[in-house]
Amino acid sequence: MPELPEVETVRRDISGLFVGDTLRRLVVTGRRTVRRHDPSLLARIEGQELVGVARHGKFLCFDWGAANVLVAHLRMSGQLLAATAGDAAVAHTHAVFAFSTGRELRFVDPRTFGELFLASAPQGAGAGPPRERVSELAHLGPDALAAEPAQLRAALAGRRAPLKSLLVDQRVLAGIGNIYADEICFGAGLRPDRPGGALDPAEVGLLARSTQVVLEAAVAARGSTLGDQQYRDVAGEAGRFQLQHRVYGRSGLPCVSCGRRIERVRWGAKSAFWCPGCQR
DNA sequence: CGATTATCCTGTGCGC
DNA sequence: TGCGCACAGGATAATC
Repeated sequence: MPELPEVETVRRDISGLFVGDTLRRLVVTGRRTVRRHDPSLLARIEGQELVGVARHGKFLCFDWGAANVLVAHLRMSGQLLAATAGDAAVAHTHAVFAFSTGRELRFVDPRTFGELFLASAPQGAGAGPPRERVSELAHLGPDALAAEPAQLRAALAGRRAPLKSLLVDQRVLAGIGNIYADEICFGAGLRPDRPGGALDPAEVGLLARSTQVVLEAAVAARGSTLGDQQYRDVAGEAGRFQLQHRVYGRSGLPCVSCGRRIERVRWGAKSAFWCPGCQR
C-alpha cells in the first residue's frame, strides 16, 4: 500500500535513474491502466525527454516538457520497476516506458487499481507545484511532508469526524494512508477516534510534529513493505520502516513504550491500531 | 457534514 | 490437499 514515504522513495529512484533520458516508446497493455482518457493520447510524450519527477501526496507527476505531465498513482498494488529491454516481463505488467538508452520503467499492478493519465490542462511546463499545474490534483490538501501546523489546525477546526478519518482524507492532508495515520497518532499521543475538532492547540502541534517525524523517518527507511510484499522500490527492493512500526498491525502485542496491549478499533470499513496507555 | 456502504480487483491465508 | 470465502484497502460516489 504505497503511501507518501513509498511514493517519495519511488520518485527519488526514478529521478536518479531516468531524468534526462528520452522516451522512445510507451506501450500500455493494461485495459484499465489508462481509464480517464483515450490511451492513444499518450503518444504525445514519445520522443520527449524526462525533465523531472514531482510528487504531491501519493501522486507522481512525470514532466516531459512542452506542457506534458503524466500522472501516476500506484493505489494498492502498483509498482514502478526498472528493467532492461529484453528482460522477461513479470505478471501484471500493464505499461512499459522504453527509453532510448535501452533501459525501461515498467508499471506492474496485480489489482489494477493504479492508473496513469495525462494531465488535462497543465499550466506551463517546469514551474510550480503539481497541485497548481494539474487540475486533477486541485482537490488535494497540502502535501503531508510540507504541511504547516497552521494549515493542519485550520483543516481540523470544527470537524467531528475521527482524527484518523481526517488524516487519511486526501483533501485534508495529501499522502497519508492507513499505516502512517496510525503511526502518526501514536507519535502524537492521540487516540485515532478523537474528534478532529476537539484537539486543543497544543495537541494539534503534537500532531503536526508527529506527522513530520514519522514521515521523514519512513522516507529515510525507504518506506514500509508488509507481509504481502506489495510495496517494492524501483530496484525491486523492500523498504525497512515496517521494522519501526509501533502500532500498525501489532494488536495484542505489548506497546514498545508502556507495555500495554495494542488494541484494534473498527469503525465502518476502517480500523485503527492504538495503545490505550500512550494515546488519549 | 458525517456515517455508511458499495465499487473497482487479485493474491493470500484462513477455516473446514 | 483443496475448496470457498473473507480480507486487504485508496479513491470516489451514492445514500441517508
